[in-house]
Amino acid sequence: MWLQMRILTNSATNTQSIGETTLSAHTIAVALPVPLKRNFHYLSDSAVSPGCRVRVPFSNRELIGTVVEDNSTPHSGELKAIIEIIDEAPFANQRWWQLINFTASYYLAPIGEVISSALPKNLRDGRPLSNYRADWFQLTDVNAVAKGVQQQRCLDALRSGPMEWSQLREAKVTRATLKRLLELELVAEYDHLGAETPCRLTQSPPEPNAEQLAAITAITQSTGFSSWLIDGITGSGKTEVYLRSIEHCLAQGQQALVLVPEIALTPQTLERFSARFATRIAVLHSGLARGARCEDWVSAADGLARIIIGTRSAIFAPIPKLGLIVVDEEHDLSYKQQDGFHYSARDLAIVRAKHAQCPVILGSATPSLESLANAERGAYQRLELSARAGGASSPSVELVDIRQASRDTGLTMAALDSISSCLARGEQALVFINRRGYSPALMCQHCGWIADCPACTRHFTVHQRHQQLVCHHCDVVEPVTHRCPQCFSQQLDRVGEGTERIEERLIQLFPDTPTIRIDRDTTRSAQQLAENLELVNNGQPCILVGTQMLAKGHHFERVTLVVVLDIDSGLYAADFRAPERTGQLLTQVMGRAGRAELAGQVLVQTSLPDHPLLQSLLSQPYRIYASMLLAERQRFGQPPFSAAALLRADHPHQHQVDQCLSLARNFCANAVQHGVLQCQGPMPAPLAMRNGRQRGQLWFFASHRNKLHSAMQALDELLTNSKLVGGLRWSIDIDPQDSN
DNA sequence: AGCACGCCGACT
DNA sequence: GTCGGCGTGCTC
Ligand SMILES: [Zn+2]
Ligand SMILES: [Zn+2]
Repeated sequence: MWLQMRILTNSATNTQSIGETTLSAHTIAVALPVPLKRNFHYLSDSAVSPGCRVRVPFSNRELIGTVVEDNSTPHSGELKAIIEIIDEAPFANQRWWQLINFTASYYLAPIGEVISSALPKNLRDGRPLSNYRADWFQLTDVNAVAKGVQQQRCLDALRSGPMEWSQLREAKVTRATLKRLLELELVAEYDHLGAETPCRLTQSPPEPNAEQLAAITAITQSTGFSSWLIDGITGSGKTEVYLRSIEHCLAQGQQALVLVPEIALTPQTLERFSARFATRIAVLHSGLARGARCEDWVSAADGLARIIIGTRSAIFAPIPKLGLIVVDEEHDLSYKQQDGFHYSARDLAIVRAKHAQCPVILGSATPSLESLANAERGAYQRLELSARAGGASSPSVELVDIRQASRDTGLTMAALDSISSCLARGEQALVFINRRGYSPALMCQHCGWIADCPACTRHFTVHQRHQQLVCHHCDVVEPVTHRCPQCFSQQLDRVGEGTERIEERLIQLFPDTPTIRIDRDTTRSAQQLAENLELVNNGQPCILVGTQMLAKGHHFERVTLVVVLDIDSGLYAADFRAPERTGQLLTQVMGRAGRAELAGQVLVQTSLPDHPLLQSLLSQPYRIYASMLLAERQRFGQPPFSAAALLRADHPHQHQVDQCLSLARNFCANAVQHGVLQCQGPMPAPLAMRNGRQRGQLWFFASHRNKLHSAMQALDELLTNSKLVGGLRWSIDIDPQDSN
């Protein structure tokens, strides 16, 4: 009976005519880009290998899916037939699938979603890979003679070996000529896949110092999987270690993957690699044009690109001959995806290197506590680079107590004096304030009313230039009010300082010196950042004002003074990672001062000069500070001494949030009682309301990762299957980096 | 996630 | 009388 049904439904959903012998014989399981953690089964006339994309009907629309299983047995019901097979062969190898499956399971994400975030947009939309492959051509007969000058030029060009179209065009060959030669069969298409892209050094590398040499030797002489933590202060030459390790990797005929923070993928960064290696380098970055991005992605997948440089999502690029992974500035938060499924590209880099049996290098001047702990317990091998390049000494650091000093727009006399003398010496100064906009509040002089964001619990920030009140936590923007809505007074004060105001005041105080502001408002892309920094790189005296954007690994050769205006907010620890983040930020900012041969000076303005964190951070190297923080984490059983997960929920009504989190809390009650799991919460998120939605969270800790994982798997299942109220959003973040 | 179906207010 | 609001429910 059941069998009969199946056959009937098969022929019903099949477009094939009666009498034809080959019915849709193949049942395949397909992963689809929908937030459903199961595969969908379809019928296909011809065999399709797992790993190929297919176009399928899915509840009256069409989706692009990826075959994950052939010859699978469906559970029940009617099966639809696929519309089209897109890939003749799988676009990635088994190792890549291992990574995708691991990611889906570890971060509790549907496989289809993981694949989606791995593919560039156009490939997600079902465009064939061939669109993004260059056509190559070769001679059919080396002794071939052509008729005209045009044709002969083409044949001569090809005599040195196969070429792609762009090269022929450079050799002044026209499309028409090539077409004619193809028709005459004097030239044929050449299958360049499988050919190895040549690669050579274009510059003679600088001699590494003793520490660098030791690091390079250790990494290049290792075999199989190994992980390295390069802990090197700013300017200690981590890059040279990367470059030498890449050189070794390329010499073995393999490909190297380099991950960099979002803001660091600039032409200058790329220059460092292209200046050393003459080979095909793929760049994977969201800022790139879609077509170009696909070309690079495909060239990585084809094994043609020898170096792949990209941001977070580049960790998912197929790289068949992967021989090395570098994660630069490994502590950077942009490696952790904040929306969708919460993966960490840095953590996945370790997993991927393990699969590929190759080395992985994590580099940072301020390594994350996770990585330091891993090094401590021997999982990573630690390489320290302590020498400051050019032999420059560490900067002098001075605390300025703002309670004792008068200030002009947030700047103490000490700061202004230091800036003056810095500029007088012909050097550059950097003013760091981690708050963009003009002022963080707009307040009525008479009644004390403050302009608050209607959609959350924070004040509006004044943006002077655009005459707007902007909420930095929601999407709310309003025009600046000039009258208090409470008492109708027109005396409204802009209280406090942001980058825009500091910039304005510095221009007034130092009219003859250019002041450059670097924050999200002036600098939206890495490209723009590079443009804005052009002037700084010229070396003429100037003042840089900016947010943490300035702290991220940029080289300012002539900055000798760093003034830090608002470190205090980072000292009021809201979550257990705050001291780590503050320490990293301050260390990175201080590292901007005094590179090369110029001595540096750092001035930190604070109202908490005796704060223990500040004291220990400024009196000793970051690594000592970090080990103190680690000891504290250990004492409290916090990560990395336990595994953590965070359940977030939000809804317009608090009650619904509470209900969801309580459900989760009760579900785990048993495990908590048995000591398998620890819960903290439910509690409001640090920003308890955002965009008009109430936000709550529930923390989970476990001493064993696999215990946490199975608990979260079960919780995920529970919440997925619970009929939760509409509009309730929830997510489980494994290894959360940020409680917001 | 989409995109349906499905029942109640203000429009031709 | 219809157009459309978004509340539940399903997708091989
Ligand atoms: Zn007022
Ligand atoms: Zn807001």
